[in-house]
Amino acid sequence: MYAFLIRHKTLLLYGLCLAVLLFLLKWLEVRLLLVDHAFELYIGGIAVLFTALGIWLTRKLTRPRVETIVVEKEIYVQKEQSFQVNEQELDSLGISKRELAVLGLMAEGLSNQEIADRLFVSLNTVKTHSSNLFEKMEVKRRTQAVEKAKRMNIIP
Amino acid sequence: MYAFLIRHKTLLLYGLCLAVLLFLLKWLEVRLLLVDHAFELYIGGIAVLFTALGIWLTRKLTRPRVETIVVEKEIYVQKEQSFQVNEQELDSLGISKRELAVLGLMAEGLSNQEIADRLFVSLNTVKTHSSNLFEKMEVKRRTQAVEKAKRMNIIP
DNA sequence: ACCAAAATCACCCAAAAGTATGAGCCCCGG
DNA sequence: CCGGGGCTCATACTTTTGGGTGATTTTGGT
Repeated sequence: MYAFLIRHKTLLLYGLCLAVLLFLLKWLEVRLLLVDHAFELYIGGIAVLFTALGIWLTRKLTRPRVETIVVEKEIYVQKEQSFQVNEQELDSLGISKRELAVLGLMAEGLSNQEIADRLFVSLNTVKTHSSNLFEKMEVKRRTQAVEKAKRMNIIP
Repeated sequence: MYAFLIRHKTLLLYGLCLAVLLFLLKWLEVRLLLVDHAFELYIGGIAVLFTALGIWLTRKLTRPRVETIVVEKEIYVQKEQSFQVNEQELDSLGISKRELAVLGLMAEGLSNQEIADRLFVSLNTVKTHSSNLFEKMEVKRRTQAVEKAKRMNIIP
């Protein structure tokens, strides 16, 4: 009910104005019929009044055109340096967990003995894993393994 | 004169319409005064007519109101990551041209002999450069040298 | 329970990497 | 001219890496 009133506010206002004007017409109609030459003035006044009313009504009813302008703003961001293991390559090469661990430490520059100490296994174990790793990666030496692994995103 | 007519075209048109309507008023005035209850219809018609005229005139005379809304759209652009040698570190370590060349090939996974072949020098020469390089970089083995060099942006 | 894969370990041996020492040549600056 | 730095090369030796072979244990799936 209230929303209806708000929504059609202008129309109601027009209706009210019209009612008032019509009342004036009625009232002036009776009085001016008794006076000579007043008729033309009466009619002229009506014409002007209702023209003004039409103008006013139009201004109220018409909506402003909305024009949206999109401005693109480029923001430069630093490339995120976060490493993500290429699981696909890992799987396809068939590298085991332990082999990958050895590879990672190799890339850090540790010697075989240092890797063994780090992983709590013997030097022989590290050599075995290395050997198996090189075979799977089809490389001949650790520097090749590391270079290839980085290229393939297996290690960071 | 012609420009004046163009410019005030709408106004002139309104004036013409007004003249026509007033003539109609005059003419209808004579005829409708002789008929009972026709007076109200006459006046009502005038009201409606001039309201319409006002509306029409407004549409012609006034510019349409335009509301401009500016929307900023953010676009994220990644920065190009191209390798650049860290000359400062290079200088401070005192690594020679040849030593750097050996380091680069080392990082590519080449053996000493392969590096020698690539640079057209003997295996002994490569060993000498390596030895000097490790001393300057304070590392014990090639994997360490490569890891450190990449970290320091000496090699890509 | 059985089986295959992964992990661990040992031993032997060759190849590669790394160290130490020494030398010659060239270029450049004092 | 001399000295220092860089480049090249050799030799001898040591250490580390990597390949081969074999074995045992552990783990996970059927």
